[in-house]
Amino acid sequence: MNMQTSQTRSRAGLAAALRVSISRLSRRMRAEGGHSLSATQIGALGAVARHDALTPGELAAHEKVQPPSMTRTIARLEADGLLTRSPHPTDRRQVVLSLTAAGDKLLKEERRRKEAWLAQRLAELTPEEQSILRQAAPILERLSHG
Amino acid sequence: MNMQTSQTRSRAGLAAALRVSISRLSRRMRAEGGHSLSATQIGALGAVARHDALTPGELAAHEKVQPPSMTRTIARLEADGLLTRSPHPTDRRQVVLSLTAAGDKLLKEERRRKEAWLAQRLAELTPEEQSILRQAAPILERLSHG
DNA sequence: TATTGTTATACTCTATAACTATA
DNA sequence: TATAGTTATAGAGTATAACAATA
Repeated sequence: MNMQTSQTRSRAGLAAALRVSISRLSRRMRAEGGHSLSATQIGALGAVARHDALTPGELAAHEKVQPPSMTRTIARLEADGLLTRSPHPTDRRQVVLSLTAAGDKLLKEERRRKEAWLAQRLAELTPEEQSILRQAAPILERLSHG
Repeated sequence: MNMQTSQTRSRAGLAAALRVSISRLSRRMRAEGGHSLSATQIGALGAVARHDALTPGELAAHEKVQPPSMTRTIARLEADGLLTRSPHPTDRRQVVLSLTAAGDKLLKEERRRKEAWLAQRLAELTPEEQSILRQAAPILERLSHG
């Protein structure tokens, strides 16, 4: 068997193993986040946090939902005091969204819980295993971006 | 600074980095799966595939939904010809679920797409990076299980 | 009586189509 | 006319409560 075939087979096996672990870890972390908001709401709030001063249309495009769906999500988050709608400086059709202090705090708490859960699991690994994951982390980061 | 403090800080940083990459990879893989079924339907079908001859109650418990919700999901999957409901051998109250050939094929196709996407990303890494991920894979597997 | 599964009903999230205000 | 956002309405997925069949 030639080298290319061997590499390809190995890579498919690696992909299969990583797919299962990544999916399961993601599911478990989601379960640890605390359930004050739905995944939809957390997603929208997180996008506003990352790109401040988004319009509803931009947010809908970013979250890959239609504008009317985002209208409802925004209405709920605004009613809960987690984000604010303010007039666009130059275009009176548009609206600008920003996080409130409460929204910011809630997002940070959500992240904190997930990371605390993961950190606890990491603490149960040997130093060698932790070292391997430290090497792997930037690679996974690149993999997730590209 | 003592060693313990350094390790702890390092671990929190590692947890933060892994949380972001894992969440993003999971989201991207999900988007690659092909959208013939919803996440709910894929989840239920996958559980039946992993533990054949499940009852609706067991499946609902496994997927962490209430029995009436699973009744609807099962009805849809049965109507689509992806699983079958047959009488329980000894308890006439119960029902036994099994995958059809079409359900099995659909699940395998879904997995194949996600893994093909991931394998393609892996192919863009250097051999050294791939080697690190091969070492990391069993650790992530354990992390996701515990 | 207790358990398994289903039906009835309501709430959330999603969509498409139609509408309002503004450019 | 075109664009940004909202309102109207409908379909899928979830839940709780009530029910039927069986143990």
